[in-house]
Amino acid sequence: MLHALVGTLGKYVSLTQEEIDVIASLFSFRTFRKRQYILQEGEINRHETFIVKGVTRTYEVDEKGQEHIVQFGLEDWWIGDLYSFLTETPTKYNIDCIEDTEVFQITKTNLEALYEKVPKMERHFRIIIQNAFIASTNRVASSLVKSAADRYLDFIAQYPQIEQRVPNHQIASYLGITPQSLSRIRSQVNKK
Amino acid sequence: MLHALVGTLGKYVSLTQEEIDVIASLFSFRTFRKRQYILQEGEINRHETFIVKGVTRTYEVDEKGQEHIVQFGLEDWWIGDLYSFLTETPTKYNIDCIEDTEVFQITKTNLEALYEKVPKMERHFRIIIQNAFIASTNRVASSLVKSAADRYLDFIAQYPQIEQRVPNHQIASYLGITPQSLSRIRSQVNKK
DNA sequence: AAATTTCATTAACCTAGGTTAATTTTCTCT
DNA sequence: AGAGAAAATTAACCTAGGTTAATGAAATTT
Repeated sequence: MLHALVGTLGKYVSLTQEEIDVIASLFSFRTFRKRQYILQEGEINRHETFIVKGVTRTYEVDEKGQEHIVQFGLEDWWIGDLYSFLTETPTKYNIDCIEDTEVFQITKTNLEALYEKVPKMERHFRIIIQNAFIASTNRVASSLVKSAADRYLDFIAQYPQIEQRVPNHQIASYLGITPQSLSRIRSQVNKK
Repeated sequence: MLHALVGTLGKYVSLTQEEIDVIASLFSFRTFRKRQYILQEGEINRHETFIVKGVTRTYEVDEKGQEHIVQFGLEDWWIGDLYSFLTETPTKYNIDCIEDTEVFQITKTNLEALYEKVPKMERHFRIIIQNAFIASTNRVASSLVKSAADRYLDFIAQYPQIEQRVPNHQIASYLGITPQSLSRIRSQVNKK
């Protein structure tokens, strides 16, 4: 379990045994059941969460009660509402598990301690966030430029693992369309 | 000029005079005219750019030749295609100036040198990117959840300075709608 | 200041994707 | 294995926003 975390934390910077011990002391391990919430709207997101095993979804509920998936989470990904975590204000997102999920979590205090004790983690997290920002920028650009059908094809090309493990109506939600529209798009794609 | 840069670089971390001198030695100052490109599609983005004065737009051109604005840039903001900058691959974006614009720029080599010589800059840029990522996540969420009219109202509430300085058809492009639709939305908003 | 280009607005018509509803297929739980 | 719930599909109809086109108002350029 721990080696999945350490392997990823050591991806952009190399770590000594002492540093690994510090890391082990500052994170906690948790398991969640399928359907279980990791975070609910209105709570303050007290942990950033690293997925060891499982699949999660982060979604917003609009005034009509409809769910809109903002992000999926898979093995080795970080999830959590960074804004709520950093500002200690209530989140507007919900995060729950699509499969049984195992995670490591770190609090804000412990993350700050980690930056103090292992300064190179500052670099690690800068790079993690940089990559997340680039992915998010690309998603904005593609929502401006591309049709729903193209976004669907891009999605299955980019995240084939997710397509296998997540029901279609949740992929539709991620793409910003209805399940009916996705079904229509899929049947048109299959014709060709 | 330099104090605008240093003021911002010192926003999240405090700086000594030596550190300020290092910063001054690693950045270069440039001016661009209105309409002038800072970056063009196909180039490698060799600099991250800090705006001292002026307004910029970052946009993608689709296969039909239509422009889609991904980001505006204003005083004290960082612009540039981070992906192209970091991976040294050709960018798909164009950046040009909506007004005459003054900037500080830093190359990848010099940014790495800055991280070596002033390690606390690693923290500064982590926070900058963190904020940009949060803004981008919110933009994804609002494009999934909100109507064009609501996105327009959010935009003018959040960036009143941009609304003053940027023509409407470019705001329409940023919102992902046509100038005609924006005009229709604006006339409906004014009725109420 | 005249000419030209760029921008904003309005209107008629069109289309991608939404809505509602019914049917079938696939999960999930006992 | 069988009942009930959740998910996927299809079809008829609807709507937000796109497209095309025309007109006038502002900016720029000469």
